[in-house]
Amino acid sequence: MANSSEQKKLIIQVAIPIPVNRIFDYLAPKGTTSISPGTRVLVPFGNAKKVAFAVGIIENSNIKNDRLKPIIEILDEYSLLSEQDYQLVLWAQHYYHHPLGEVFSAAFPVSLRKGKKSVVAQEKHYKLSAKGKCLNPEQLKKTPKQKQIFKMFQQPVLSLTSADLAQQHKNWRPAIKALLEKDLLSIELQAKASKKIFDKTETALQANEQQSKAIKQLIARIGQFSVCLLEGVTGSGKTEVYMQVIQQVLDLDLQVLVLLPEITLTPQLQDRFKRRFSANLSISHSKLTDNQRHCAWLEMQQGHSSILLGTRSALFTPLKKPGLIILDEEHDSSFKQQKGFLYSARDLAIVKGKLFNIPVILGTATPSLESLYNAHNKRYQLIHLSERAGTAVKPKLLLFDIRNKRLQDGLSEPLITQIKNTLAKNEQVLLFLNRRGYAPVQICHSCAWVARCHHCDTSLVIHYEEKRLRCHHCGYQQHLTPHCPACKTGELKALGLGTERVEKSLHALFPQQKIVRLDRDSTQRKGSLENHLDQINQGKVDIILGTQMLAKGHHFPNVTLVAILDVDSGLFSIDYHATEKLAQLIIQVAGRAGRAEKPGKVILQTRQPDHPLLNVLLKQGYNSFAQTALAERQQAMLPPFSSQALLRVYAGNPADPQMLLKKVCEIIQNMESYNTLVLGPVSAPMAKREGNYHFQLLLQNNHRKKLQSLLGLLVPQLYLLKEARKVRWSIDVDPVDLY
DNA sequence: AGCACGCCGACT
DNA sequence: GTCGGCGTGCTC
Repeated sequence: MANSSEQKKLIIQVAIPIPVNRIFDYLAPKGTTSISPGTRVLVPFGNAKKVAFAVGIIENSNIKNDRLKPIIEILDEYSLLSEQDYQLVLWAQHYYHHPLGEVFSAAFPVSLRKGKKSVVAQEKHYKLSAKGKCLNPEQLKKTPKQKQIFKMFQQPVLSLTSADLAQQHKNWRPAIKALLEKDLLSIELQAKASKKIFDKTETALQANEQQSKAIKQLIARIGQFSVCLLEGVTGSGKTEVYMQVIQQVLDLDLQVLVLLPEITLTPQLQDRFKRRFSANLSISHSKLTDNQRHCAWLEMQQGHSSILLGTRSALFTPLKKPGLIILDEEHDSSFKQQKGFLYSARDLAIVKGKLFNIPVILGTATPSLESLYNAHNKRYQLIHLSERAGTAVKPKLLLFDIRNKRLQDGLSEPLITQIKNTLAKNEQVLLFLNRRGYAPVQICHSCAWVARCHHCDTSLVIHYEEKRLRCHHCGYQQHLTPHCPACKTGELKALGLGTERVEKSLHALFPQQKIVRLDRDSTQRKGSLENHLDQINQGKVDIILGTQMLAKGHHFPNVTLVAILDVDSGLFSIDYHATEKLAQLIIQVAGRAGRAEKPGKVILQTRQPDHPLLNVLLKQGYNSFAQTALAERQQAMLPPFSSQALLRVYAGNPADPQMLLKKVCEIIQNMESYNTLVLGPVSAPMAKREGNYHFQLLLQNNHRKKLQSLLGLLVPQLYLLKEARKVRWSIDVDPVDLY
């Protein structure tokens, strides 16, 4: 224990948001005796100032005294993160092997990363009662219980090296746990919750029998950690189930975190929540301003708001009174961050639930194979909602064999007939093609020259509307030329199919009908997508054509025919996730049809009508498909039966990534590898991208912990390799796509 | 990630 | 002769 009269100089260890796997020591300001973990501090770093995060306090540093710089300012009176929030950050750093400072960064909104003070800004953009509008420093004070917890952190920890950090946090944990157990929170919650169920079943429920059963089961879990996989077919009223459970949690004066994939965060859902709950609602997603996200974060952290509706990054938002986490559309791959700190918000939501001892609900119509596997292993409880609410009926799925069939720009005769019939009934048609532009390839009819991107291993896509050739990977574009640049005489032809081409063809086939194309190109202008969606829902549109941006979240009540023009691309991929994603897409898309009491039809055009997975999906449904796919994964010992990590490397010179990966292979061979399979090095499926050459090494182990042990030894070494200095590299734990 | 230091090509 | 190219290495 430090003697305060000694005036011993203390050193604060901080994590700085830079891609370096190290912790830096700084002199604590005079009079500092303690600091709570996660506290933001402003430090001089090189010749810049950086906002860093305190992770420890020690008496002696390994760094020579004259090289230690003093902290400029301690930005937070107390850490804005609770002990559990802090544990979540540490857990994520440890599991994803990403630099700690950058993991901290992900946990804070941009404003706070930049050093802004933690006061809710005046400007408000959504409903909030007067009490939460503006805070003075008095209101920042903590509750007595929180003070007690923070006091505990604030004991200075002596002779702590960065390597000892994890141990330090382990030591805190039992103390925190004991404190939490001392109050009878859980028991109280249980009692209140069961009383509520009783009250609710007395009162008339709109919910059907299945929904009420699910609601009861979920409410019974309030107050302790558990994971429920709520498998509800589209239209089964999942949202109603969520809302009733949320209401119970709010009645207990606890907060709810609702995570959604980016695309589902439509104003409609916000409105539904706002209308339903009198409690304050905060919203956080990437289309909001930094200040809006800053407010949302602090409203939850300070307990002025009770519900947070947000996307992936909202996962880290501290909750003052955590009660429940709901993650909707859990199968959606947008919960996995694809650049920088590669975390899965779905997996971290479960860790968060465990740390806070609160229930987690994973909802979806098409569970991911991992979640289904966990449900089978009884790690998650499976709750089924198989009935469609109301009188809506299930859509029919049909395969159209297009082998040797004449296609008019991707449309087979039988499909055109179906479209005509649907339009004749005054109902809407929805067509999917997951490729924008007019055609993916421009080829010379006489010399077979193909327009290729100079920076990427891909052909340029024809965009006739813009009179341009464009690369969809690096953004390179050039004007269309009338003649072949290679032979100077040849006529240039469009090869393959894009949405622009299909749209043109549809206009020719159905000149009287209103056709709307929705893809990234046609919805560039702000609000354009919303405009189109409004038009569709007002019945002003007959045929909707789009990429898979339409597959999620949008409800088209008058659509009774859905067609996926080309399902085959999903069946040929070398990535084993592709069939799972395709099956989910098909079922999700089917959910767009047949609402509002009109039977829907889903047509899949394929050249592989005998594909076993496709047939199981169509004849026996998603669950049978998932069982079959899981059996295949087990045979091959692929995830979720094993664990993977992908080391991606790229550089302008292809020799550099190859050299690094060769070195990494050597290192693994010479260390305890715990029987880890090393697959590669191989060039990435598209080796050249934006002028860089991509290579990768896949590591696989049947035991997650063993793979983690290997990574724990390997990743720190990667930072030190001279071969790593010439390249960009990243480690992707549980990769969702192998590109 | 920034940013400075450091040795080799075309220019006021 | 110098301005500046980005290779290399460091930041407490």
